[in-house]
Amino acid sequence: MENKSKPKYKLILDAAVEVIAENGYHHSQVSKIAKKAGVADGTIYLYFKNKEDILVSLFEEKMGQFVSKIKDEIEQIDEADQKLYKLIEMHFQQLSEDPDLAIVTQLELRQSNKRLRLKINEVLKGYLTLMDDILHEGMKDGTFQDQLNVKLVRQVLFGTLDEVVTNWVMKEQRYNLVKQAKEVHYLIYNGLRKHN
Amino acid sequence: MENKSKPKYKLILDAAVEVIAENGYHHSQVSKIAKKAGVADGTIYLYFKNKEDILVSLFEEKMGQFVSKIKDEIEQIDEADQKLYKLIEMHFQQLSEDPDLAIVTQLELRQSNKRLRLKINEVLKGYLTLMDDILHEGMKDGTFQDQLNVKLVRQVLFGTLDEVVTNWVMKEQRYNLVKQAKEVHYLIYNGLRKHN
Amino acid sequence: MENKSKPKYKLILDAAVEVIAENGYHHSQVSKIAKKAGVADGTIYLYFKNKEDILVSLFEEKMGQFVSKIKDEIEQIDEADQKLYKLIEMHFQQLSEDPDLAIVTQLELRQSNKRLRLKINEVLKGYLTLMDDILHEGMKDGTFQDQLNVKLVRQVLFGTLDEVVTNWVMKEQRYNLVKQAKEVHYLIYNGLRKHN
Amino acid sequence: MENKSKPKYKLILDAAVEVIAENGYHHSQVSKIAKKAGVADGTIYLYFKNKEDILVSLFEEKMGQFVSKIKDEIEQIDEADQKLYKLIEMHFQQLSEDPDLAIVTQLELRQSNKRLRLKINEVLKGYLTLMDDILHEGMKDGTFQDQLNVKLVRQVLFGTLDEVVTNWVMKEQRYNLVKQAKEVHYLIYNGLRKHN
DNA sequence: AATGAATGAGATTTCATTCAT
DNA sequence: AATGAATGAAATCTCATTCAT
Repeated sequence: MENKSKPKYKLILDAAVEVIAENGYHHSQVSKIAKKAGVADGTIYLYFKNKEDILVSLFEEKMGQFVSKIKDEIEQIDEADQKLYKLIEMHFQQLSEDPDLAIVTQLELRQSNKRLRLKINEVLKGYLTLMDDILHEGMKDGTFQDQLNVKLVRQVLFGTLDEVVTNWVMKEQRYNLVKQAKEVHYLIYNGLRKHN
Repeated sequence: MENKSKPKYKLILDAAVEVIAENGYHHSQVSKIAKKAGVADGTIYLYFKNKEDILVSLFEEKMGQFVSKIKDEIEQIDEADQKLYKLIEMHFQQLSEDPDLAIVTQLELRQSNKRLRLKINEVLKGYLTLMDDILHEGMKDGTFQDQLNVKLVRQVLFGTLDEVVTNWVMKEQRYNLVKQAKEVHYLIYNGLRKHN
Repeated sequence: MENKSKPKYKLILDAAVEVIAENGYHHSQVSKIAKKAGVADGTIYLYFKNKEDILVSLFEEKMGQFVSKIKDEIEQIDEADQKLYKLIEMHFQQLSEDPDLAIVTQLELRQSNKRLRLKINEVLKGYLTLMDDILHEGMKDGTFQDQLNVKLVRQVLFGTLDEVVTNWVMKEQRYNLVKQAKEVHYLIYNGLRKHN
Repeated sequence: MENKSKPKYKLILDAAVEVIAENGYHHSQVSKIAKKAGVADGTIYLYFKNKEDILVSLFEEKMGQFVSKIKDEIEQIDEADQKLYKLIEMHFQQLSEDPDLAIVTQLELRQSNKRLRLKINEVLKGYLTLMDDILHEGMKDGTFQDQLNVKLVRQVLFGTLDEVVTNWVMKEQRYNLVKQAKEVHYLIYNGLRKHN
């Protein structure tokens, strides 16, 4: 379970994801996380202010990577439409590849209190901005209609992705999520593109 | 606070919505709900099996009315596209009209544990079926493309509505939600209709 | 241990005195007090806001009785000097009669934090006022010198009583405390009376 | 903060007085003392057996100086009565001059547990013996009554001094403590001297 | 049907002390 | 001699639920 080479900070965060995915948010005691990470309970508090801080850090860390990976891929693409597709695909792909993280983000972290959820929203802003950028770009270059309500479209996009992933998690990840990217993209894109 | 004419069952459910909207899910103790309803703590357990049962019943009751009102309106409409519009509009309208309920369904009840959320999903099935019906009808009569993945489209639709309402609640209901129905319908409908 | 006739409030306070005297302030967990009182841990919190509140209430209750008993006796005495003697004697007597309470007030409660000690001082004010009254009376009627610094004399008197009782408690109450009343009174009285 | 010329032992004790006076007994963690002394936490344990040992040593060191200074002055005085006065005055004076130490001895160290307080009493014995000596001397040479209960008188004296200083500390040292020496001496002396 | 006093399980966090370097 | 990262034991309080009246 323990990994001598990793710094304790990482060890604890990884353990937290595992423990929360396995036991659910409300049955994930600090002592369980510590045990899984192979450290003493008190050690947790050398790296995190309190239990909530573990969760916020977890989300910041994982979501930061999540978004920056998508960003990296998208930068190499020219067309807004293709960027949109890539975003959808990678959103599904990354969560597919880390089922524990999917459970934590889609189900367990939502059970947290309002303050924690506000912090989580803060972290999500970077992702939403990325969506906005793609939309603006597509509006500018004529790929999308030029009078889109960006804020609203972003809600459509994010709401769709979130619901699709949540359904997949609730169905215990029994089907291939990534394969749905094409269809989802088609539906969204048709909503945005110009029509004759 | 108390209402002599109402049966205690209703009194307790209404009190629950108020208390949860006001104090948040995690600070809504059974004793608080009892007090607001004007009954003793123990009385709650004559009408509900346990605390979770209050929440499920609350959701069943309110969501049942929510869906049946939409159903009633939609039955009087012929075109699938117009039905879709009506559904979106009424979804927004009903939650606009009951801000406490909006807070409870969009924010507070999500903090509940997995088992409760599964039961809530059970209640939602009636609503999702209604969406399915509209989609099938539109596919049949040629309003929508005839090879839609209904399950997926329903996720797009529900995910979108849910996210748009949640955003409105999180922004403290400061703008007119119903006015967004038209734009949301336009985006979704464009995604579904036939294109030449 | 339990006493069905007594109200729970009293039961808990009495248990607290016993438990603290026996185990010391820092080893007197709420659960120990509850057990000794014959109630559940949670019941404590129906009668007291928190653990500190038990201690403050304990002191208020016991000290209130302590002072009012002394007051009652003193009211029936005419001479300031005899009042002083009675106060000293009863101070010693009452603590002699309740050795557990003596341990708690002289040793254990002093280990509490500053805030609790301030509240304790608040309760003590009634006692100090009683001392002041005796002094003023004696100054007026010529029993004592008429230019005493009352505030200071009160400190001499209280400091003396407190130290004498503490010594007795620390010596494990092995000698007769009440018998020292006469000598203590003699020393103090000589300090206060007029000299030719 | 650190003082290169002082041995670490002294550095740590001085830091302890400062930290306790500033933060109170219960918020004076070993790590805080170490930081203020400019040493590592572990270093503390090269000089002291444990936390309690810091406090006992602190008291021994400071109280040792306290008593020996009083002894030195008193030795140069002939009359028991004047010795008594000097003791009172210097008791007040020394604590006046070191407000941090006054806070620590009068308020903070009292919050310690019974065992530590027994050790503190051990240290105090030297002071009490000094008082006894003065009393015996005065009884012998006719300054004081010759049938005093020395043990008891010593409690009156110490209890008085202690209470007067504590009051001054609790009143945040806002008045001149040393000026009260004369009055206190007068009250005590009158209690002890022969009367015709 | 209604009451409400009583129950008791369960978890976060602190901090004195150690010991490998 | 000195460091400081790591340890792990230990206790308050909440609140859903019961049951005697």
